[in-house]
Amino acid sequence: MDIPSKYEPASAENRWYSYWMEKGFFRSNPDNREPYTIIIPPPNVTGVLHMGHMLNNTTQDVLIRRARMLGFNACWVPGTDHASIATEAKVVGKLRSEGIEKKSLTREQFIVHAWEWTHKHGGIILEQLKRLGASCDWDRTIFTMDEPRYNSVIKVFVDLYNKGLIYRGVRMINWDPQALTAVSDEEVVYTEEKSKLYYVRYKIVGEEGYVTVATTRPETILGDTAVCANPADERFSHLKGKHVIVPMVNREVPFIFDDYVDMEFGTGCLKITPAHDINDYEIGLKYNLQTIDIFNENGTIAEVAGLFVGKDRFEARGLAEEELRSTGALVKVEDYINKIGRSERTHAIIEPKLSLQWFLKMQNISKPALDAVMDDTVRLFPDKFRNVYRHWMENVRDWCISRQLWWGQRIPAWYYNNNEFVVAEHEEEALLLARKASGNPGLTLNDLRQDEDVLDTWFSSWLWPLTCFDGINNPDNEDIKYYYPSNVLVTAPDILFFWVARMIIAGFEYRGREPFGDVYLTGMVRDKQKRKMSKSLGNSPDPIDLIDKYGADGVRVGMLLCSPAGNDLLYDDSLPEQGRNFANKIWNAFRLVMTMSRDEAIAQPPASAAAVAWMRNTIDRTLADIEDSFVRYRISDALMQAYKLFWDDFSGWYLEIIKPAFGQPMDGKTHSQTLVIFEDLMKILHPFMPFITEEIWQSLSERKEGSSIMVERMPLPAPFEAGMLQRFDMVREIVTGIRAVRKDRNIPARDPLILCASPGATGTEFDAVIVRICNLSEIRVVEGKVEGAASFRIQTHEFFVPLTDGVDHEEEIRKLEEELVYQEGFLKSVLQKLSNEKFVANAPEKVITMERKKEADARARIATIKESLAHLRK
RNA sequence: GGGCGAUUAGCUCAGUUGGUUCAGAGCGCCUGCCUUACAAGCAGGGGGUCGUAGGUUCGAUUCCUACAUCGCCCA
Repeated sequence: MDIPSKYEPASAENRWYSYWMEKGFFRSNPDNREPYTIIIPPPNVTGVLHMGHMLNNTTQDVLIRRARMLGFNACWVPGTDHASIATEAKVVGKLRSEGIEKKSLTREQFIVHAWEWTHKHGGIILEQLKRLGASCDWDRTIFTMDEPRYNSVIKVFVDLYNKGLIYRGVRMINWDPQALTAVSDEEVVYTEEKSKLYYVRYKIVGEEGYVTVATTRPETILGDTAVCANPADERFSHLKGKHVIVPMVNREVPFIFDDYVDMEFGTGCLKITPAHDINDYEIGLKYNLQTIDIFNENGTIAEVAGLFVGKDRFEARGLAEEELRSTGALVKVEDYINKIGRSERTHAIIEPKLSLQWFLKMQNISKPALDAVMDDTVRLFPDKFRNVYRHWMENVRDWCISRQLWWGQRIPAWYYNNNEFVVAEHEEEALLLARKASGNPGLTLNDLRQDEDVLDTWFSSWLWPLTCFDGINNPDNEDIKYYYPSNVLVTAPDILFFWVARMIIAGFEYRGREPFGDVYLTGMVRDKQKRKMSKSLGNSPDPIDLIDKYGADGVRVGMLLCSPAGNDLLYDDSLPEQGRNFANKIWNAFRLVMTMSRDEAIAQPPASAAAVAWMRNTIDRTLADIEDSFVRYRISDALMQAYKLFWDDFSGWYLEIIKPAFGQPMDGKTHSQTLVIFEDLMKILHPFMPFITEEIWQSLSERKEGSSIMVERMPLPAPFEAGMLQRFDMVREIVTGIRAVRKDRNIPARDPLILCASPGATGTEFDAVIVRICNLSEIRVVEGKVEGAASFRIQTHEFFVPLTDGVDHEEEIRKLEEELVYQEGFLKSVLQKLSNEKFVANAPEKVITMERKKEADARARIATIKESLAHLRK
């Protein structure tokens, strides 16, 4: 058989992925097996695959492939998210580049463009996931805006409205003047920016003198309806009941007092602009102040402001400064650093704005979701997020669910008469309701006007675990009954609240139970300097390039190896490189096993028999470790355990032991047993490295048409003989000792040596292994010292390797003295403990016994070393 | 400003009820090897007073307190 010495992933990956698809191995339908379900966190249709997706989806694929091999009916549902704001921004941008303004289009025309865009770009990520090996049930692919999902969202909106949980209200919202939409708190990014603090004086009515206020936004003075100080602030107590004149507009407003004002900040005197600051708004409500909204939706100054009408808000700031200076109202300007909120999407500075929006009451509906995490019905991994989750859920605020966009589920509210409205799933139904509500049976569809806004994207994705099985429209269908709740959600911690928590809420509201049992939170992929991977920084590699370079298996291993749950992963090319190297290691082990000639007539050598037994035990023990790691979602640990099992145990020790001498064939029994072991190792590695393991598994023996490792059974942990593993650990140390002797003296591996061992040190089934690995002619059990021999000690045993040229006595003595110093130091520390009465009195029996054994062993070792020294010095 | 979490080898991280020769892993680094599966490899090696200062204890990387530094969330 001719096998290249380097593994070439590309052809194998294409071949096997097509094969899996063709055979329908990814498909899942309800049957009598136990289900294991994962719902994909839907990537945005605007996106292309990035490193975060790679990590996230590799993790999901590992879990789903493992579950499939464990005999579960594994179902991984893929899909995409319509991402209102991002997609609408993309489509607007694309249209603009073609010379088309959104304003010139009707809603219907715009939606056609958005769908076109979605059809063109929306599937890109899912196609890319196939390169990664993702074993999603592609026949189940869904989209948050497809018909069943759209209808589900509308149905839920109507239902929640009828339950009294959705209301319409004036609220201070985050307004993006560029995108012309409200954005959620989560979509506003606050950073410290340089700005200025303006000190402006307001004339006091009815007396000489002024009060000075400090503000970062002098243009909002146009909307001032009060000036406020802290009631405890004596500097202003004389102003009780007075009024002041707002500069520029010369409006007379009251001087009021409220605890909210920080006496230390600025002048201790605050201007109140209820329309443009959340705190001012609250104060406005409290003192019944007038609210003057001086901005248009696009951030320009409105008519009502009276000055600078039509100017942009930042231009107006400059104009206001000028105006204030020229009228003498500006006292001074200081440099100042404050936190500015910007839209995550458009980067425009967010304007707090009073607006009529739709809200979902969160207080009661979220209660079961809080309890579910607190009582471990839903388990978070790592569990440090439980605290964060609780804090958020206990302070949950109403959810603003409307967005001033066109791309999304349109709010199913219809207005009639003077802004009275009804909420219904369909226009026809709305008409009936409106007729009834208005008492006017003459109303027609023409009298109804549907709300222009759409729903927040999260208002569709919070239903994802339900709608992916059409559980809202058809709550009793077979799929939802079988697959819900899913087993695990794999996502990033930054969307714990506005997605994960809300899904749990919806799950309880519409299914009476949690949408998933476990939530595995992956870290965030960053670059080596700990910067978030981002397009603008250009620090994110293209995952597809990486797959081309290192192979999908290599990239998967690279992503997983260094990503403990919840911790950020600092990406570096060395990670997939390590994965690729591992794939190559596997490949070459495969090459060795397959190119070996085999002779049925040869009896199995004792070393090989022992190695097979040891390897089987090692596999069984590692399987238990891996199982434990998976149970705790320590996936990088599980991979590392499998990695070491293959590389260190199997390749480093097992294969070296059973490998026949050059040119010699292998006995049939060992070869067969090795193939079985190899097959088990491939299965263990398959969830991590699906392609190479399939490629090799298919060649290890004749396979039936239509078979695949991905639907084979995973080896299960079995009882193992711990004693044998310990005996082999001793063997490893002996081998290392002999290798050191060879190395120190430059003795080539081809020259046979003799090993002399103290009684009890050898004499196990592994003697033959030592002979084989170290090229010994003999193992001799000796009492006492051996002349002209190098020596080393393991535990309480002493070993000698007689050397034809004798030994350098001085050098031996030096080494022994070094060991003696260490051992005596160790003994001293043990004795210190044992001579401490309190230790002996208080420490548990087990610990004391251990210490006594340490003492005895140390004494024995010291005696041995001293004897050797005496012997050498003779 | 409020809350949560962290600090262990050059880097990224384990360390499971405080006690085995317990200070570990991977990568990187250093040394020696083109040994007939694999140089994408093999054999070895160095490297940390476990953030600082106290406290509890016979015993602290582990528990407590304060401080320092960093990160995340919320306002």
